[in-house]
Amino acid sequence: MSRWEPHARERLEQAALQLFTEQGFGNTSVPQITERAGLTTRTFFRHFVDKREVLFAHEADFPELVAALMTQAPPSLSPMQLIAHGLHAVAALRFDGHRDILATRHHVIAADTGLLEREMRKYAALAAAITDCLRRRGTGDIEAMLTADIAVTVLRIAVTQWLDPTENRPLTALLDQTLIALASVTRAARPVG
Amino acid sequence: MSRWEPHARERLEQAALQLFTEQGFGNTSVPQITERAGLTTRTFFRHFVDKREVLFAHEADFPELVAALMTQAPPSLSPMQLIAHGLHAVAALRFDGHRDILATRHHVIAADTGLLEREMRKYAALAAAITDCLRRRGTGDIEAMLTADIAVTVLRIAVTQWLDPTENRPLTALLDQTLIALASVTRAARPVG
DNA sequence: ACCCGGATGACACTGTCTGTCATCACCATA
DNA sequence: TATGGTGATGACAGACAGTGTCATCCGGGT
Repeated sequence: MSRWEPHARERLEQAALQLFTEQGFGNTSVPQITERAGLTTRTFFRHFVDKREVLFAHEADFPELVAALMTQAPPSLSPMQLIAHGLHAVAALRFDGHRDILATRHHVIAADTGLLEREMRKYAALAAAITDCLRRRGTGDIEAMLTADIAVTVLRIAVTQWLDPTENRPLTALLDQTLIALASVTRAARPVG
Repeated sequence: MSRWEPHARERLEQAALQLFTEQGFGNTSVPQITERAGLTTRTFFRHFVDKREVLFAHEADFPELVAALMTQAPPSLSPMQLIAHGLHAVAALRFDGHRDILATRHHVIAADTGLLEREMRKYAALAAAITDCLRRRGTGDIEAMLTADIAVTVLRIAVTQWLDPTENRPLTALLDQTLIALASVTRAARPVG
């Protein structure tokens, strides 16, 4: 329920993304963003805890979404089967159809180390949610953490490829390709004898 | 070659870690640190690009170290065998014998989201170095990235356990345990049929 | 005795983020 | 229509992070 001009938050997000692409994240100040959005600096920090967060607001519910998907999956699936299914579900729900905007965003993030750090934190939060769900299904602690981290890594690698301008395959295909590579690489995983 | 009182950098690191443990990272200002070290604020930022970076300076050469270890390893090892060997080597060179200081540092980092972000960036840099070495050995792009990320994840999980006050096993044993869990979890990795 | 280079001090300045209070719009109710 | 409550916004002051710039100091070499 916004007052004055509606959609203050969305206006801030749009203005920020525009300015970041035009002149870079580091060269854009919060006053610049709020001026373009017709708001004040103080209001920006009421909507986003910091300047970086404006680029990640749209995926704030990712962990909850993943938790919901994993909870309603059949309990017979092994951890790796579960995450393979989950990755395809997430791809369909949140990536397919948004390649352009995601590529723009990805480009902005890749150009700033601070934004890369924040992105890693988001991935870590996602891994934590997956770990939690796996534990609730009875998976052991270490196995749950490993599986969750691997799931996030697979997603990250596949999405990065998917956003490459020279890449035309659908995200689903790239996820499968990455999962196959994972299987081949981990075949010889053994402690040092 | 330092002037005035020697070891300015080390004094700053010590003062920072002390203050962070006493009152937390967020409640400690850079002027506080430099006052305890007998230096000025400006000098702090000549030694560390960031307030956060003062906690990570001691491991700045980690990527180079890992690269050196991987380069001199026998070329016959598979990627996963290579990282298993590398993890044990790093454990012996940089972790064994420093559990107390590392636990203190770990505690400080775990209490601040900004420091956690920075730690993730350090892990990402390590993974990038490993990826690079693997590629140079002929490993495919995706396999190299996957293996590198998994190596870092295994290290992180094992170290976190190792720093638990109730844990008494050596890091080597915890690394092996994690690698065994990895083998069991990834046994069923397959794309969705 | 002189000079040179690197490290430090001093100072000003921009930008991020926070605390606080006043103000305004919308809504419910009388 | 009037009135009061609720929540978002504006306005302002301020702490702190981080940077640019110039002066100063130290040690070493000639």
